[in-house]
Amino acid sequence: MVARVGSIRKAADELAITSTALNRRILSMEDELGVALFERLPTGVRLSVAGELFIHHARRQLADMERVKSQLADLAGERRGHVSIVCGHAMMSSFLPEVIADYRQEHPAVTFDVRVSNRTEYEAALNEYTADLALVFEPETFADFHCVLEVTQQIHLLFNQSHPLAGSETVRLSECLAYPMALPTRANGIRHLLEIAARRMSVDLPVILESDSETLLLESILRSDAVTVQIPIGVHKRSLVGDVANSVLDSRDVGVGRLMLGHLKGRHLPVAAARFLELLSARLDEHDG
Amino acid sequence: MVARVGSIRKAADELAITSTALNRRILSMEDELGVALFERLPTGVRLSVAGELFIHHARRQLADMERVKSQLADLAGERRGHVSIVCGHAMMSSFLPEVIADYRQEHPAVTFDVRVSNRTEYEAALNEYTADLALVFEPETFADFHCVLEVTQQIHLLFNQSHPLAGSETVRLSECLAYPMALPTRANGIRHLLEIAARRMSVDLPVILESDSETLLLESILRSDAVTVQIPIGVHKRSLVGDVANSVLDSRDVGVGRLMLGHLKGRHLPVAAARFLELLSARLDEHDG
DNA sequence: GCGAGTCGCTGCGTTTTTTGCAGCACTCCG
DNA sequence: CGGAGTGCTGCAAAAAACGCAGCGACTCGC
Repeated sequence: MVARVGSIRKAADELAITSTALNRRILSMEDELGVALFERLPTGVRLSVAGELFIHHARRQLADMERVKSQLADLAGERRGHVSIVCGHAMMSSFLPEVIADYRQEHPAVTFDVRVSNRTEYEAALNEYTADLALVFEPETFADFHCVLEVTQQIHLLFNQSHPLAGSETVRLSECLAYPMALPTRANGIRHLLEIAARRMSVDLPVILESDSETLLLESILRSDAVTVQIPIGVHKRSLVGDVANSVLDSRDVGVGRLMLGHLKGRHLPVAAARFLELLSARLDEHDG
Repeated sequence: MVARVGSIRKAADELAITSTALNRRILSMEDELGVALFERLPTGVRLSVAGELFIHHARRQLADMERVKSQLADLAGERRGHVSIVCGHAMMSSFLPEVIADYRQEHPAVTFDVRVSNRTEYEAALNEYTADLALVFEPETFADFHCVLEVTQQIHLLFNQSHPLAGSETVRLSECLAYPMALPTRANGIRHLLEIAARRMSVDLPVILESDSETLLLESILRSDAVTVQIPIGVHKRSLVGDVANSVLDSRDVGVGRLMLGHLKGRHLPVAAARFLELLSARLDEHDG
């Protein structure tokens, strides 16, 4: 916490203890290790080289401890455990909630932590052991990422049911440029593919609304003639019979994207996470294409 | 400690605390993990399956902590650290003391822990993380052993300078069967090779003295016409100009043995141990043949 | 068969450790 | 130059760990 917020006092507030206690614990740690874990700046503290080394070790220790606890619980037949996942917005609408609900029906004692992230930042969560699994669309880099399953997803265009485009199964990119676009931010993988396509066609996307909230984008297209984009796995099943219509963007214009499921390279997953990964992988496999 | 001695009270004595404190700490651990780490027997306690799992994890954590401490000390330029080695008797006479002395001249703050073990038990020390490095002659098994360097050693025969065999450079095994033998125990690698040779020749070794003390064996041959065995690396340099003479046992009778240097498979060594391993490896390489 | 000796475990007073409060010296910023 | 921020340090209070005595259960030897 100190390393994150860069100040002992602020970190102490976060942790709901006094700065005295926290400061003393840091000092005693440094005394025991014989090295300064933090550099003291006038404005606060910053991790030293030794601190970086140590915090990585500490995070690994903690993750290992969780894994062993998980194994012990498994041994005791309690089927307890905790799974933390980082993934894009698209998985939140129906895919992930359903899989989690199904998994929890079999293992009610397993708890979940689901964090939204984008194609750039997901890897940090894995590296810091704050997430066991990652499910990301078109990840920017995957140096430390071990991919378990990769499915392809063609981008869909979403609009309200009274929209001029409604009814057409496939839409060319040039067609939808006539309508205002409500798009996710550039850190989003879908947006990324769209930008590439636009650059290749030397056109500008008529973005009138940019947000990292899927809900906002969806609600916006219901109230205007704007269009937004989504991958099939993120198209809510209810929306197909509800107020939102969708068409496939022609693959000649926009390339197919990869949705990747995996975890930190070399990571030994807790039992619960490993089991959930199996289920997730099986379910995801049905969504290919 | 409790796992080792099989009793909380005895372990508490060893650790110089009361059984109350130790018992409470075990109970709180079990409470936190939600699993019984020990099975309660009428005569004491024994590790449960969960306990086995946990103690392995704990030992690994401790070893990892040592490694990180070592890295931090290295970072601070102190060149501190600790190296623990397990090896056979033969290395104690001159080889290991010399290498350690040389190493400590460069890194005076590094401490050493050298344990004598045999070809059977050395692996347990590595597995329990009580030893970083192992230097063993003809190890019985090496399932979890990662060998860094292997040198061959022909077995030598040792006797006093007025012995009838004195002067001959090479001795056939049949020749020395005429003299009483003072040999190390069967757990010793040299003895092992000798037993194999004897079995192949269908002869019995005339063992009049068996001991795991090299000193006793050496002192015994000085006082009688008995002979003992040793590998070159274990022949003390001073003994060549002193009271002990030696000849090579003919390689047609007794096969050449392998002296192996290495550590636990998959183990990440502390800085000090890794550095010492380099030196050890270089020095050992000079003793091949 | 029956004490003697072990074992693990628990209530209670004591000791050790940790925490919190107030205050110091210092740096940055307007 | 003052106000707000930082990390750090005596001193008292709260919390955790510890040690003593004792309980019930069990094994072993006479």
